[in-house]
Amino acid sequence: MTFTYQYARPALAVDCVVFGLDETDLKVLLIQRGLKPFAGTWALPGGFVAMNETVETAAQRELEEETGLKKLFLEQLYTFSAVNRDPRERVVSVAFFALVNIDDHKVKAATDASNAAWFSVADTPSLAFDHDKILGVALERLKGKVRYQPIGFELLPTLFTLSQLQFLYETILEIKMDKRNFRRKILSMNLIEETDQIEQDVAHRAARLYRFNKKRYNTLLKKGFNFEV
Amino acid sequence: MTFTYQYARPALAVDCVVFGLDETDLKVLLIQRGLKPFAGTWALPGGFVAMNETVETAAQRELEEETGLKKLFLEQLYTFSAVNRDPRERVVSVAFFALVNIDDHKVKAATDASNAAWFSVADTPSLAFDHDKILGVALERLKGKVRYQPIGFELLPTLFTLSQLQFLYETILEIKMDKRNFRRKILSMNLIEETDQIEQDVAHRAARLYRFNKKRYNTLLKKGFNFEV
DNA sequence: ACAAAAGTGTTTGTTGTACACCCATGC
DNA sequence: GCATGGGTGTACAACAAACACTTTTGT
Repeated sequence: MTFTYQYARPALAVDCVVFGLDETDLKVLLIQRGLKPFAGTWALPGGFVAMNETVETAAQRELEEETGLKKLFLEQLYTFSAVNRDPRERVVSVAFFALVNIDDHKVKAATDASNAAWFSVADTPSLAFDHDKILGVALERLKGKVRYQPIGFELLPTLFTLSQLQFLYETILEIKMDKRNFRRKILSMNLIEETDQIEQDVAHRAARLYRFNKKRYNTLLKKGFNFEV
Repeated sequence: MTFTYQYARPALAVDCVVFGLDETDLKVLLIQRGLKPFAGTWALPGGFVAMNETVETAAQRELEEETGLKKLFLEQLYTFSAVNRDPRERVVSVAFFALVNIDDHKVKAATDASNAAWFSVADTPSLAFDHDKILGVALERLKGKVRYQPIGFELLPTLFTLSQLQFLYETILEIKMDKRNFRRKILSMNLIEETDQIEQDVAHRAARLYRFNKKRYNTLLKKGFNFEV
């Protein structure tokens, strides 16, 4: 079966930049291409948009198919439409960026047989198509956004310590922050709430665990509150 | 001539939200549709993307064709892909938002024979397709962005008074600002420079004219400067 | 001389920044 | 008992907010 149109149409695809954070740095999820073009090269997960789905749905579906990731924070990033970005034919791609808690979404390591792996963003291989560029735009967006919207929590487990949260900002923004000032500021927003639990299995004093209060954030938003770290 | 593909493809279009500012309020540029569907209804200027152009190029081309506007500040906004957003067939549209100095770009008034006109954003008619939604997203983006990036100047003539600049922020953000504080803050950034010219033909004391120094802005950016009004 | 908008400083409160030590726990 | 990170307060500087009158110009 084929489809015929009066005017030429670009193919429409989606690509996803999935960020995760581990104990050492910011990671991005890549897949190794099995098919031409760029067979064997690492690339962003993605694929073509079907006729009965939005680009958002397509992005979610592709991510799940290629990496098993489900129900994650996914946001439209930018649409890339350079005429020759795909050597086969004209493909316009809507890029998304996603944040996940890396522990909840372990994929197989780069060294095994699988073709999906987390790479440190500071140390990614050269990617297929214009994916290096897409990754660059995503990183910029993440840096710009994490400071003014409480999206960083998507990278952490439900319960987290204040040190983990500070590490998150220090890693993404590539700056050092003062521990006391950071705590004072973040707690004064009343967006994260103390739990009665503490860290387990650490070789030093266990830190208190906190949780992000999304309900409260929505309430404050309506009153004109501005998140800022 | 026709074009045949192995898989179905959505058509790809662009739509532009063009903002202008006059003495009274924020305006948006609309065109009245001549063809079905929605013949006679007001809509955002836009059209289909050709195979040899990026979506950015297409947006610029369509704007020039439909409204005569050239060389303006144009930025990708969002890609709209709801399955039924166009009643004819599946069309995915990449929306742009643009800022122009309305005096340099007079289009014919809504009342005459022409089919392009400026409407107050506070008082737009119901638009074709999902264009009401696109306009809403564009407004949000404008409000969010104008405060942290010096894009407001695109809405003003090259030479402007501080009162005009203040009026711009007050109008877009829908807030009142203190004249003395506003002046102090904006001048302390060293981004706008005094000229030796003053307003002409006003029935009161003429205000000094200023100009935005883009070069200086780029220099400051590199040093890690943050614009904020 | 009056109407209209331009232009100008000071005070007070709020927020950000810099900085160092004791505490609790596991080994 | 020591190594490791957890947790805490204060002083000073910078910035934001509130506020009213004089000046200039055209009619």
